[in-house]
Amino acid sequence: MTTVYRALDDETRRVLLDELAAKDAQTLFELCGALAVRHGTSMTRQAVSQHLAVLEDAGLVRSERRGRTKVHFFDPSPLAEITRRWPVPREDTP
Amino acid sequence: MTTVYRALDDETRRVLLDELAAKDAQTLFELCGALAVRHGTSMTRQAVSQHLAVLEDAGLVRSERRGRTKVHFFDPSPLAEITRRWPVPREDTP
DNA sequence: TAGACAGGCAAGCACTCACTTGCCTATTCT
DNA sequence: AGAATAGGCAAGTGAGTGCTTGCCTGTCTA
Repeated sequence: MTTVYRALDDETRRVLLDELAAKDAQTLFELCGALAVRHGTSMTRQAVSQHLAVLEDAGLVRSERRGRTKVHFFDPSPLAEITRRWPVPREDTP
Repeated sequence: MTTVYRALDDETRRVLLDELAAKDAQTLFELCGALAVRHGTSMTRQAVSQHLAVLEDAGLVRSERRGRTKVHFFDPSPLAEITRRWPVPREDTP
């Protein structure tokens, strides 16, 4: 079982979460394109697939097969463990 | 510069944060003892020192020399970046 | 049905990380 | 001053991680 902390310890995975948080239900190829176009990250399809597998194992991403594609969803609920373990002080919002 | 995410990706470092969150201003030897006694973690003093250095580099721990000792403080403010980047849904608190 | 399309499996490589070992510096106490 | 205490620096090692390459499975379309 992969922990949330380990899943977050990679910039590519964090960007993947950003992408899914901005637009849900994206496929592997769509996410590859988003990484290449919007973040200049040139990476193999398999690399992105492995990153998604880590995120899914940590519970941060859920997936669903649709025909020959596979759509991904961002699930932020595991992040609650972090704030529960170390309550973050409220930032001054001026 | 070490990121907060990498600093959190280690159980020993997370336990160190727990210890400092429970009791501030602890020295290296005190933290070594706490790890050994309360968590069964048998580890070299240098290992703990390196973990504290990572936490300090990430801004999660601040330190202060006092004579020949060095006391450590927990600073949770860098954790705010996580919740700012991915707002966590409020958990149901029954 | 043949081919294109979306994705998965597995081995291999380079690099990083956690931890240890050995030695050194600075401060306190007798 | 000399010994003990608290900590730091640096090199070395073993395991884990990110990424690639090559091949295979399942699904839609011409």
